[in-house]
Parts: sequence; structure tokens; C-alpha cells
Amino acid sequence: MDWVLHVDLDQFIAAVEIARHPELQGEPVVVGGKGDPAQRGVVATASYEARAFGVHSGMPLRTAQRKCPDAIFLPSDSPAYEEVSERVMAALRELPVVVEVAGWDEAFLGADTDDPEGLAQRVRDIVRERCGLESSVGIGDNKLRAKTATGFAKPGGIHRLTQEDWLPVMAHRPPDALWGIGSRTMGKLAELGITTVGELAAADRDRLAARFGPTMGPFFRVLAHGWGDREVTATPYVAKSRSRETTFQENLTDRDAADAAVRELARRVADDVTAEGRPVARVAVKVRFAPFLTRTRSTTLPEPLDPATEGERPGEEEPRRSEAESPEPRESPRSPQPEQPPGPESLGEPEPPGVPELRAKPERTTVGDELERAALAVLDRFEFDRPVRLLGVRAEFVEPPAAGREE
DNA sequence: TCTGGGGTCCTAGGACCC
DNA sequence: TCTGGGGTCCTAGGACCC
Repeated sequence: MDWVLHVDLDQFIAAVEIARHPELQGEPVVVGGKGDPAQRGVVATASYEARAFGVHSGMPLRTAQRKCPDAIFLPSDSPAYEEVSERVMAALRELPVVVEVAGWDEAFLGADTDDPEGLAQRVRDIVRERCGLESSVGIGDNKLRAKTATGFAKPGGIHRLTQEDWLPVMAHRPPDALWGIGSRTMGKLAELGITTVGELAAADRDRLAARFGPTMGPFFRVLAHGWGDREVTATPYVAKSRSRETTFQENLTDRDAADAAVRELARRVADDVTAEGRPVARVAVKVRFAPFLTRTRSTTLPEPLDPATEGERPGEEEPRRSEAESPEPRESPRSPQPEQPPGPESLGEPEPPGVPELRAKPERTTVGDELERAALAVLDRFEFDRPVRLLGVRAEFVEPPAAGREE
């Protein structure tokens, strides 16, 4: 019979740190930000010893230190976690299962077995043997139930949750016990008199649709019943966007500093998208003003920005379907352009009068140049009437062509 | 509880077109 | 000239997850 298993590594980030600093075993360890509780930052993961003091993910480091003054604070080192994560996923692929990665520290496994508990134990064993990490495994008849079961399995256990026991186990719990319902939605549900999963399961569809929209409303009811997708796929995940953002230790009050920060962020995003080699369709800028007001502005580029057609391209082939193209010179890589016009008039301006037909196409620039220019133009559309706490730049990729179509 | 960083998906209003 | 209705694209914001 087909089962869905959900594996989740126990206190993953803290566990990786403890594995490479064995003397921390048994200590309250808090990983997050720059590892300095005096600075802005939040807890990424706390060890179980630290959790006993009330420290949890998402909590400001400063607060964590107040709750647990003896905690050991470590900076977050994402490349290290990524590497361990890949080893874990590789270990899982040794088993007779389909592996769907669902984050650094979790995966769904699709398996045809008559002994899901036995398989779950093998999962725990192989992750421990190959990577030295403890994990918990949920077993379900779909993804939602498997994922929810993992919560009951932690730490270091195995738990099964299916159609038969879903409502008995879940009905009395608050709606935010459901994967996809958070505190905001729970508050709105309470306004409708719905305070448990059981009440949500029994709620009127139209009433939910009227409050939450035609998709989300009915979906919440479906969640409450534990219904959902059971398909596990090994198809690799393809990102829709790439972004970079920074929270400043001290709020910015200087416009020029904001420009400089956005330039830097745009360059980093450009590096990421260039590495990915996929065209960018939109650019968005995020500004978080003091005290915590987040605003975004975005723009669709006049035409997609494609790293594959810039710069160092070896002249292997002419651009495909280059019909009656304008006499755009297919130039060789150029040295960086001397200066950028500083003005914001770079985007979508009409031709200045007097410049006829044969307008010299702007010199081919790098993805970094273009992303930077677009991000600065978007930044210009904000009103800077208060200090800036965070800046971010995001690039959205052109949607990849529908699978199975060529040409 | 003075709130990181990197993502995803849904909603809603306005513009524009037929 | 006081008005229709639908479809699609663009943009901003909200909510959620790890």
C-alpha cells in the first residue's frame, strides 16, 4: 500500500553546530543572526536545552538571552547547513522511496510498503549512520497528515496519522495547528466563532469563502478535515524568484546610503540570477521603514533581462530566430562602461527630440548594471519620510516554458 | 517579542481592450 | 454620453512556511 512519510531533522541547525563543536553537547545552544545577542537578529534554531527556557525560532536574539542568560550564541552559517542537508537527502535516496525535498531539514518520502513503521525506522537509522543526526518521521495517507504526524513524533520518534484518527486527534486543537493557518487567520476565524479544527471542519463553505475568498476559504475547511495531496515527486524544485535583503544594525536616515545599499543588493541578486542563467521579468524593491512598516514597489522590465545573451558569450552560434533584427552589433565583451547617467530618467523615457531613427542602442551592459539601474529606479518611487530599517531587492524569473513543449 | 532572510501563493483594485 | 460585462495584465499587500 502507498504511504507518505515525512522526515524532519531534530533541531537541525543546532545539531549541525553541536556535531562540529562536540563540547556543546547538552548545553543550551542558540543559533541565529551574527551570533551576537546585542545585535539585531532572530533565533534560527535553539537546542532542546535552550527551548526549556522558552527560547524558540523567530524570537529576537536579545529576548533569547534574557530568557536564557547562559545560552551559547552562534552565528548562522547557511553553507554548512546546506551541505549537511544535501548529505541527508542523498542518504534518503538510498532507500526504496521517492524523495521530495521540502526544505533544508525536511522531506516527503513516497513509498509502497506494508510496514511503514519499519520503513520509518530505517529512515531514522540511515540518517543517523550517514550524517550523525537524529530525526523524526511522520506517517500518513497524504502529505498533510504525514507532516502533521511528525509534530507528534518529535523528538526522535515515529507517529502515524490517517483518516481514521485525524478528527479524534485534531478536532479539539486550535486552527493554527494546521499547516497553512497562522495566527492572523486564526484571529479572523475566531471572529467567526470558529476556535477549533473541529468547528472549522464543520463550518459553512460559503461563509468561509465570503470571508477569505473563493480559494482560501474552502481550502481551510479541506485542511481541517485533513484532506490533501498525496503525490510525492522527485522533480527538482525550480525557483520563481531570487532575492537579497538586509536589516541594518542602525536605521538609515541618509538617502545616498539607501542608494548604495540597493546597488549592492542588486549586484548580489545579479550574481545569483547569472549563476542560474535564467531571464528576469520583474524587479521588486522592499523597504521596511521604522518602526516596522514594510512597503514594496516593483516593475515589469520592458523586456526580459537574459544573462545568457550578455557579456562573455563565446560566439558559438547566432541568436536563434534573428530575422529582420535591427543592426544590433554582436559585440565582443567590453570593458565596463565609463559612467552611468545618475538621473532616474533611464527607464521608459521617450526619445529626446532631434534624435532620429538611428538611435545608438545603449551599450550592452551586464546583468548587474541593468538590475542595478532598474532597482534604483524602483527605489526612487518610495517616499522616504522615515528612517529605513531594511532594504531588499528581488528578481522574478520569466515563467519557464510549460513542460513537454519544444521549440 | 522591538520583530532575519529567503521563499511561495492568494486577493483585490485599476487599466485596458473588446 | 451617465452607461455593460468579461478577460487579462500589472501592481501592492497580506499571510504563511522553513
